[in-house]
Amino acid sequence: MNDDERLYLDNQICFPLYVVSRLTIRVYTPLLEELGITYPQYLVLLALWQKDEQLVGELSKVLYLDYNTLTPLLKRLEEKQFINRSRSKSDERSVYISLTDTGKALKNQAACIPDKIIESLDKGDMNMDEIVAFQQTLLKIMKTIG
Amino acid sequence: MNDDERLYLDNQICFPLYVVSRLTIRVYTPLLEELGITYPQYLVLLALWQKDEQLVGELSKVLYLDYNTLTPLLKRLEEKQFINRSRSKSDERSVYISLTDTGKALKNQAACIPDKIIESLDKGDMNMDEIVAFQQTLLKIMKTIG
DNA sequence: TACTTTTACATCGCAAACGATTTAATCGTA
DNA sequence: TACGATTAAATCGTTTGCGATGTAAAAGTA
Repeated sequence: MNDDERLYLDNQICFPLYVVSRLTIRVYTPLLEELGITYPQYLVLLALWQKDEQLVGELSKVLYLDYNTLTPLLKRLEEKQFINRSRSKSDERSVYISLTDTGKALKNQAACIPDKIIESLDKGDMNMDEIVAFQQTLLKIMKTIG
Repeated sequence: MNDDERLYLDNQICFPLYVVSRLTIRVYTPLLEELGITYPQYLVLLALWQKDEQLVGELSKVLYLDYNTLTPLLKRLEEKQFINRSRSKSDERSVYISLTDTGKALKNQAACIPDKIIESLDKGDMNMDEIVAFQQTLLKIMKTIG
């Protein structure tokens, strides 16, 4: 590959990564719309369904999102009555995020989403080995640069 | 995997995809800052360095970005004197995007970026086979849902 | 105890993304 | 030629993402 070809769009890894990430979110969006949430909001709820009562800082680490992104996002989830935000009493700097009953109940509605997503992606000729290898590589990169 | 585990963050493919995409952009950002551009602006320039004189609609297809994202982004690149925008005379609806001399010159400064990125990612134990397989899968998904 | 430093979170501003709608030019077709 | 449909691009409003900065509480330290 010469210097010119190295700058071709298709020869970047970052570019298809960026596109596929956005396209995947577009697959989720109509399903999440029925639940009244956005994709990043869904990720926060996934984290909370897995482990309720987390500090903003814990969510920040798990989701690789900074406070300046999380704080307004969490306020929106609070407005929609899916979560509660409350200052810790032992450390007034900390804020605990916990699910409301509505937020907990939403989990049942979300349970069908993974299947629907797999259906959408299943049209391509991806086999299970390829999917697993792909996910492994993603996790490896996450650990390398995360 | 039971219903509960299916909703774990780590068992989603979308999640590491979303994180890795953002983390990768963070690796590019300081390098692009030296050129005075953002990551999506860099992608537009990559497309133009590969083929100058493209319609907004062509860029839209190549980059998988809609007009509502591209139009303001292109205006910013125009303000920075990297591109020109001009209405087609044969079809007054169309807008041609072309590189200025400054925009063309920027390509030389950008030539070193791919190497620097590979350096940054090279810390992980990724071999060439894995990288190629990863990229192949990305392109396959792009074609499936794109 | 008085001080500096660190930590946890919030605020501000800008640049994407993108759904929904609008505008103006061109095309199809009767 | 008239006129409805299509097309290319732009505009508007909301939500992210993130760098830079601010703020208040807690921890460290002299």
